[in-house]
Amino acid sequence: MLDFMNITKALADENRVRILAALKGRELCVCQIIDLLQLAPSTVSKHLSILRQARLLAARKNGRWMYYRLNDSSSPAAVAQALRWVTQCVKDTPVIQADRKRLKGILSEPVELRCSA
Amino acid sequence: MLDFMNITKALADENRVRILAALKGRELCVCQIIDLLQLAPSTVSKHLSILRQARLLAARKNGRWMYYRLNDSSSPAAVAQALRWVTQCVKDTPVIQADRKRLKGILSEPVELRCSA
DNA sequence: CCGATATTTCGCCAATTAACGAATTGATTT
DNA sequence: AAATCAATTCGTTAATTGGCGAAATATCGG
Repeated sequence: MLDFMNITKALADENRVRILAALKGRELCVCQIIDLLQLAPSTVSKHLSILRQARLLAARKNGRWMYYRLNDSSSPAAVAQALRWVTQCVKDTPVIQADRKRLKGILSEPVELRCSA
Repeated sequence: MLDFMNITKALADENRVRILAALKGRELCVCQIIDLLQLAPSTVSKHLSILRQARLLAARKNGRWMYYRLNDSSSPAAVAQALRWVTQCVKDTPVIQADRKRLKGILSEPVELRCSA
């Protein structure tokens, strides 16, 4: 039950849901997520750590950059189902559509100014 | 998105999840839920109204009693999926198992002392 | 109508949480 | 080694939330 409540609490914040939606099908670096949400780095980092603690996200470090992704495979069933549910439910909402558009811009910025995978 | 966040916020409380699990497959009266959770009536009523606002529950009034049930059919897809996800995830946790046992006692109390459907 | 009972609404308090900036950690570059 | 940069941790503050009891609402039985 504790594990499950960690998931539901993690999902109970709009910015965290936006992070999950943005990570659907790709990996992002923290600075890109900061750019997307327009929140202080420390705030975004906290959100990411909550999502990670809930096992909704997995992370990988590359140099000074941290890349986060949905914990799609090999995750507990509760997690996999939650991710499917969330991403599917919100994908057509205005907020997430706007994020998708904004992300396009972020991802197409010149590599030399950005963390390159 | 607002609708969706209402659902996730509603799910982000253990007592509310316990209510959903207890309502799986049956209808319950508020007084039975109060008895199950051992919380003040006003507290339980607030939880029920949050779950109802999220459309996770439907209600029916019979005399002075209010009966709540999962909003299984004819509910938005996001709701139906949430209910399946939640009830399935928690059904084997100790908390919910204990609730199931306790509910058996509550439901078998003599009808003359209880709200009878 | 009056008192009793079930539920909800309201106002309050304690606990939790989202946000920030400052300080810290870890890794790269010079 | 020092400076730099990405990310995290920490401490604080404002806002939200869960809990309760008291009062209000609604229904029933006498």
